[in-house]
Amino acid sequence: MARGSQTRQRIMDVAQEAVLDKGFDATSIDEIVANAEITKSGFFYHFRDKNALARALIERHIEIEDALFDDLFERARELSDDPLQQLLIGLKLLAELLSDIPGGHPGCIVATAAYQDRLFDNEVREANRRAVLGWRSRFRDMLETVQQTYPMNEQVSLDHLADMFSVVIEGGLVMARAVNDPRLTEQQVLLLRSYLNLLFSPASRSN
Amino acid sequence: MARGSQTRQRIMDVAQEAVLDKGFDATSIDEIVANAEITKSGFFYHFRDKNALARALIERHIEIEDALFDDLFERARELSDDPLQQLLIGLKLLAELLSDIPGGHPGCIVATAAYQDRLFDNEVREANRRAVLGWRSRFRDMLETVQQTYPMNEQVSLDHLADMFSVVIEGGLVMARAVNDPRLTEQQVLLLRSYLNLLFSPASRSN
DNA sequence: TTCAGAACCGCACTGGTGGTACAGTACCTT
DNA sequence: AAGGTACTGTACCACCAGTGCGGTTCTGAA
Repeated sequence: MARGSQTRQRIMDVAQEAVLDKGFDATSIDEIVANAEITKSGFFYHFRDKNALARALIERHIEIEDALFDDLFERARELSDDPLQQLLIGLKLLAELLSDIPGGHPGCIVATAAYQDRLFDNEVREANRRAVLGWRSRFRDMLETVQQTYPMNEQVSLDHLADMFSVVIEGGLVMARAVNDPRLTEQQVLLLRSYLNLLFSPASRSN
Repeated sequence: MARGSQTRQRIMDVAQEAVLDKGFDATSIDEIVANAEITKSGFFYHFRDKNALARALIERHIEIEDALFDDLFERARELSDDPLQQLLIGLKLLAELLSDIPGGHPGCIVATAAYQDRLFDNEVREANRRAVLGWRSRFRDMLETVQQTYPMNEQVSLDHLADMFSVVIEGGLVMARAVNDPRLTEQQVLLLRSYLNLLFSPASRSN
């Protein structure tokens, strides 16, 4: 890796840690600069302003999260051939992953961005929007496959249902913070799993 | 109303509008002061610092929201004697209410507070926590009543299920912001309704 | 070996913002 | 008339995002 992008990477690492810990606006550039062992001029050489940093962080975060989901449902596919079981196993794996994070939930940058709308520029909000829509189509695809084998017990929109994955994860992270209970998100993901099970399972059965 | 608390109220009104529109930290005291037609000294007479304002806003918001929930489920009780139907009707009314808000979602102060942890002091976070726990016990009570008549089709924790109300609402508001679709929250509340229906209904039926 | 350009450093400065300090004043009640 | 409540006015401080710009170091291609 070139010298330049190494520094850029280091700035982002330092920034991400601080942002997840205490929020974007509570993280000063001076602080990032100090921890990344660089000067303010150096920072502004790599990022036009704080918005550019936010955008870079969000985009990187999305890539990592996408790769994580890919991995997770790939493993689920290895464990079962049934599309519904794949989905249920994937959610179980996700719940485990959320509980395994040491020191609790790191929080989600997407939510941070969404709730500080005016603090960010259009590009940041667009990156955020793209990420969320990406998740929607990802989960929608999986749900469609499930539906082909298992008719729904109650008619609901697949798009809305796909959004529910994000809603439960994001909402779970927010609430986990609010009550200071890192396990809350995991529990909520399992409830979503329970819903999907009831929605698609032919007979009412517990597992 | 005394002259003092009138001014205090006006400050909070002006602040709330700005905060819901663009976030807490993006709202400057100078701006509030200008719109409330008061001086900076006047502001700091009523609020020790910006944290005190945040706390007051959250506490007032919680009261309003609690009253709103009381009202909503009171109406639901008038419409049906069956505890499950009361819950389902209440959620339907909530969804309608969320879609009726002109100009889309106002956003939720609780989430804002949760995601800017370090920006606020302990008192603010405590107020936030109390609010969320209040909702938990509110919905938990309702779910317990339902469970006495309708055994669950799948065993899940009532506490977690109670939290899911808040999770779906908060998560819905976050996602609605992220994709700029005000109807998203409403749709998600209806999905929660669908889940509860499947979870408690004796036979699988649509309604 | 040279040399252009990328990747920084150093430093001074601006404007906005949260917050303090404190003296003075209008108003209202007793 | 007195005293508290509810402010106003002014001056000030520290911190932070961001700008400007000249200077320096490193690196790879010619």
